[in-house]
Amino acid sequence: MPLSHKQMKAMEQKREKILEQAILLFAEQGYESTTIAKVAKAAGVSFGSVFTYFENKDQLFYHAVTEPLEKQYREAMLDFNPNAEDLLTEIKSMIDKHITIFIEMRTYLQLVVQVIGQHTKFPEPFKVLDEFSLTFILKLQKIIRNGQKSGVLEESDEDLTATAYLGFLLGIRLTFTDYAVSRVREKFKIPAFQLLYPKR
Amino acid sequence: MPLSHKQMKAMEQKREKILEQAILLFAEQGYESTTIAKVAKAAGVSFGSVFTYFENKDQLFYHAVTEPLEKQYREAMLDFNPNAEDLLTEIKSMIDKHITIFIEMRTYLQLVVQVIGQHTKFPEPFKVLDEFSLTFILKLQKIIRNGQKSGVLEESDEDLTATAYLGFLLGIRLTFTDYAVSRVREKFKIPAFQLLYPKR
Amino acid sequence: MPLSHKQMKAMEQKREKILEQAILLFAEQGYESTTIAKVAKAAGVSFGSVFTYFENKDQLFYHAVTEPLEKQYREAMLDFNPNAEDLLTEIKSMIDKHITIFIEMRTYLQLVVQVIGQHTKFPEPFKVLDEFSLTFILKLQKIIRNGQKSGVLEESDEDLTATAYLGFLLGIRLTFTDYAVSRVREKFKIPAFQLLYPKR
Amino acid sequence: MPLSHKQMKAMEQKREKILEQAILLFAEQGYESTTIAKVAKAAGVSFGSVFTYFENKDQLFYHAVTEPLEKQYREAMLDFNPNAEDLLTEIKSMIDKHITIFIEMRTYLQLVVQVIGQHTKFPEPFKVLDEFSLTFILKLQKIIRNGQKSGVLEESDEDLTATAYLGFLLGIRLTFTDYAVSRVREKFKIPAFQLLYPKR
DNA sequence: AATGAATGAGGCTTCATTCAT
DNA sequence: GATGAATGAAGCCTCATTCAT
Repeated sequence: MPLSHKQMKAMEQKREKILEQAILLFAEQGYESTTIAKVAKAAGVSFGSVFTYFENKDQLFYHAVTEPLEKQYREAMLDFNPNAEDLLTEIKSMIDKHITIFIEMRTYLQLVVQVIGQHTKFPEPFKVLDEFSLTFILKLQKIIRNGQKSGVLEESDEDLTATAYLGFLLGIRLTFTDYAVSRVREKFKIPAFQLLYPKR
Repeated sequence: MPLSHKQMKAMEQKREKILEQAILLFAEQGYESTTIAKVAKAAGVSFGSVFTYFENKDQLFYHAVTEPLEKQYREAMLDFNPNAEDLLTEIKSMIDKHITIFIEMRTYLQLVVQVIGQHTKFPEPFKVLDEFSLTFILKLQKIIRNGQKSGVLEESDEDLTATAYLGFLLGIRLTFTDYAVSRVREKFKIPAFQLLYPKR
Repeated sequence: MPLSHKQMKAMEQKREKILEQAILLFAEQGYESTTIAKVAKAAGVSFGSVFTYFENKDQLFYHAVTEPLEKQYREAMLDFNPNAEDLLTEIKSMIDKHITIFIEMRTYLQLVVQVIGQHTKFPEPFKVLDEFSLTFILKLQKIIRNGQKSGVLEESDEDLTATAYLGFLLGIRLTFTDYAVSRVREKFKIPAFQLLYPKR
Repeated sequence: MPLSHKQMKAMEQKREKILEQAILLFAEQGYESTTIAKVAKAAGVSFGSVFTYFENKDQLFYHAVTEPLEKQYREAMLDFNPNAEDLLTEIKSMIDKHITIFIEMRTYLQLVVQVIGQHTKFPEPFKVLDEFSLTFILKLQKIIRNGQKSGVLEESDEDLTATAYLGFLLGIRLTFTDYAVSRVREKFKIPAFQLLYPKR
């Protein structure tokens, strides 16, 4: 007898709840200090249930890293058009989005930083992040090049500039405590823009 | 019987060896995955000796985070003069140093990133890093302000600019794998300089 | 509503399939390493169904041990006539049957060996085997005694001889790997016969 | 500082105590049902200490199976001379020893039976037992052949006869409960001898 | 000071059994 | 009757810390 629609829905929600709490705990306490028991408790789920939805702790971590990227951030981060008519507006709008996303991603970014910082320990999740970063940078390069051609940006090495831009986005997460970040969120658009060598 | 000078020296070296390997392992494998046994083995020292020189694992980590800062990086990072005559040259030289230091700090930075990323887990080491970051940014602000006054830099919010500059330094560590970083080390001076709004 | 004949049949077959795979797995992997999930999968049956047909794992094991005995081996092992006219032929035919059965019982014997070897762990199944062994030995004693009386066998302690004969049957299962056993199956009739002290 | 002789001795004894209890428990309760905690308790040792002396449960089992063989049984089982002057006496003395050993080995044999019965689960220990069995059978064949040449034994296939003899030794362990075995120990020499086809 | 054995708490994982659908 | 999700007890193993030598 297959599961009813209702049951499927309930399971989906349970899985979501577990993953959500796992992301939170992994981000705040790190991989090792986050125990399955803590995740289960935080998600209001029995200990064994975590293993119903995720093969083991490694897999839980993997999904905690990759699912938010695939379900939310990938699309949002790549939501800009390198061939837009009005490139200046497009670039400014892009920066606006990126800063907003990175501010919102606070918790998730702590996870990302762990994976990148210790990529030998987390090869599988790292691979996914690394591939996304390549995709992101390539698209960034395109809009930068087009911006330069259309006279909106000064000349610069587009590979370097794109990389610097991404590095900056990741880096600001590490300079401030949570409170401060939100206080200055608006302001960070300015240096981000500056990094792209705008024409004055 | 007091220890001879020779003995003191030998102990000093033993402690140094342990700390060195601890930094390496903490950086690469993280706090939890680094066991005392691994550190002892890597340092070529007996298991029990680690506890002779460091009270416990927490303390070992604390010293792994703080001693390199105090003994090497603090001075080097702050080695620039906000009141120099030729501010353009001073700023360029400062950027040169900072980039060089950050490239060399590779391993240590992985430690820093861990502490900042999970500062609730590591409150003591974080406090030290946070205080240094404040000191650093304050001195940065000063040179930026003076640069602006002397017409070397365009006008900008110096707090924001200094923070962006530090964020950028931290961030580039996260964008590249080790190989790539050293390949492009020279280039990163350019966007770092750009972040300070140089006058053209 | 009573179940139709067809349904009854289907259930009977399902039970049979489960038991069959359980015997195989218990024999090869032992009691603890055989999980209900493995049995269900091997039998092509849902996890829960195993519990529909067998109260719990203990019961499943019990039936795995006892049903083959009752349904196949008991009758075959006891299929000889201590009062036959031609006792020499009867004994030789009996040995032939026993060797053949023990070769065929390969898998099942692994189960038996487990139960006997750790009878404190499996008291219920052991009891059944023990009782059968008594029955078997008593009937063996009878044919041996009659063989001696009719001058076909030399004199010997019939209790000891019967026990030695059974021990031999069980033991040869343990001396050879599976391949070798089948290779020499014919030959084992000879020492088995010798154990009964044939008159020359 | 190396360990003192006294300490070494104490450790040796501790290891022995653990192994001794492990053999007992593995034999009686089987591999899975024997927990490290039980072994530790039975040996009067802390849980963690078991892991000081044995890498893991698998290794503990391996040593439980192989060490008694190497330290006691191998030599005793092979202690007969195929080239003795008086072969009849040598063979009878050999049988006497073998039966005595097998009676004494009671507990250990339960272990052996487990390993042979489920050799796919215990490949490493099985290999050791299998190799010993080959050595044993080869030496047995030699004494049987010499017995036949010197007219002490009737002609027979010496490979088959040697195998049957070993099978018998293993098998009698499975026919009786512990009490009964010791009661009839003397008697079992008779069928064992009979299996070698003595000349009358 | 140096060594490494002893300890046991705590984490991951497995799995028999229950039970709602 | 059939299914498989839910549960938590129990096992193996790791490892920080203690301490005797």
